[in-house]
Formats: sequence, C-alpha cells, structure tokens
Amino acid sequence: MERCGKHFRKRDAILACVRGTDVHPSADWVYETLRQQMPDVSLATVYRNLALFKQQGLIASLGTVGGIERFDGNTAPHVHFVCAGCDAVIDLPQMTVPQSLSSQAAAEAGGQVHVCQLTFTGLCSRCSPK
Amino acid sequence: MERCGKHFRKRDAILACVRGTDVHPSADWVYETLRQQMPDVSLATVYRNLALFKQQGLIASLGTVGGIERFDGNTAPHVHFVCAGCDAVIDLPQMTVPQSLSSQAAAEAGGQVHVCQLTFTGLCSRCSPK
DNA sequence: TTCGTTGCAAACATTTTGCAGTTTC
DNA sequence: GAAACTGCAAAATGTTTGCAACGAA
Repeated sequence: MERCGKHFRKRDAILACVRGTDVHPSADWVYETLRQQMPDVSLATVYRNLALFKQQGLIASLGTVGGIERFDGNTAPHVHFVCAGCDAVIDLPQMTVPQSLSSQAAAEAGGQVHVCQLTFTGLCSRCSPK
Repeated sequence: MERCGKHFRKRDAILACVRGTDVHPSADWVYETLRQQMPDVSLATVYRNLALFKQQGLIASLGTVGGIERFDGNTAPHVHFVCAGCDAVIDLPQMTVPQSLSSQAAAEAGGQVHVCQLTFTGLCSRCSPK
C-alpha cells in the first residue's frame, strides 16, 4: 500500500479534494476540480472512490440537492443550510442539536438512532432579494 | 374543471393517494397503488402531478432515500426517522424543533430560512438485531 | 374551438458496472 | 504471479419531456 506511488494517487487526491473544501461537493465538482491538476482522471473513478469513502465513513453524504448527491469531508455532526436559489450548502458550525433530541428520537422510534441531520432551507444572503 | 367526470380525475386520485398514507411514498409507490384501482394510469402522469403539487405546496418532498425521492402529504413541519435497513420513513410527531433554532439559523446564515428539516437515521424496531 | 390533462415512448441526467489494461507487491 | 486500481464505454436507474389524442367547457 504505497500511498505516494503512482497508483494510489487518484484515490488520495479524491479524498483530499473532498476534505479540502467546504462547498459540500458533488461527484462532478470533484471530477472537474481534479481534472485541472490531473487531466486523465475519470468520472467513474471519482464515483467509485466516493462510494468507498462513504462506506468507510471517511466522508458523509448530505443527500441530494437539486437531484445531485452532495458530500461532506467533515464527518463531525453539524448543521447545514441549503440555499434554494443557488444550491449552495453552507455549514452552520455554531449551531448544535440538543443531545436530548437524539435520545428522544430513539425512544419514540423504538429502534437505534445513528445519525441526526438538521438542515435549514431558504435563500442565502446573495440570493435574498435586496 | 369537473372533479368527478365520466372518468376518474387522475390528478385528484394522486393527491388523495399521497395524503391518505403515512408511508411517505415514492412516485412509483403511488403509481403501483393507484394502478390497482385505475389500471390505465401512467407513471408520467404521477410524476407530472407530484411535481405540480410540490410546486404548489400541497405536498412536500423529503429528499431521496436510497436514491428515490419520497413525498409527504403532511406539509406541517415535523420530524422524520429513516430506517437504513428497509428505507422506511416514519414520523416522530411528538418531537418538535425548538423555535429558537430556526431564528438562530437565519441569523447565522445571513439569509432567509423557509424550511427546517430534522431527520434521524438508524434502524427501526424491525430492522434492529434482536 | 380552446384549453387543460393524459398515455405512450423517447429522451434525459446521474450513477453504476463490465472489462481489459496497468501498477504494485 | 496475484491483487488492487483505473479509464473507457456501455448499462442501469429514476425522472422528465414531446406529442398526439382525449375530455370538459
């Protein structure tokens, strides 16, 4: 497992790309971004590795925005704001979901709760009419 | 606009179908369900009308679960639980998001907040290992 | 006639997969 | 050599759309 050999460079670059941005990228964004430094990368490789990282818990999926899946290199639980105008996804790091809600959810659902996702939707400052 | 013409109004049936269940159906679920009473309904009509209702605010979209968009006939804000095992979506009607969170989100995002969606993911009682 | 709604099939966009070629060990 | 990773193209999936036909006013 040589991390800097030619062979694994793509996988490492994909992970670094997702983790090195806060735009909550789509697969295509990762592809287009990497392509500037690495013109022979393929979209299939991006998809394959994103699925792998997600399964391994190295990255998280936010679900789809406008029909396109968005990823997050920050796997710590935090709150998101999605702009309905420009499809931007923005972290709201200062907000936290009260821990009491998660245990309440587990009790009411009658099963196990693994993830809690709080998302606000609206218009960002740029898309808000003046 | 005769609501009860010679033939069933497909549009009305689709809306009634989504509103008359708590399974948070997909387009295909609506199609298959309606088809039992209305064998000549088409999937395109289901998609077209669901998109229309969503735009009109008559129903809500929950986003995708397992790559498939799910709808909710209950547009009042409430909390959801998604089972990662069987893709069931269950309401948690007793839970509420503190109002303070929404105003906090608006302040931090610097824009307008329209919707707040809180979703827990885990395993439902059926999918939880004994 | 005019307008809105529908079924069908084709088109579409995103994502996944088969396979052969390459690299690493 | 075996095993892992990749690019390419094809396939699969869920969804949308063009169009002609139909129904209601």
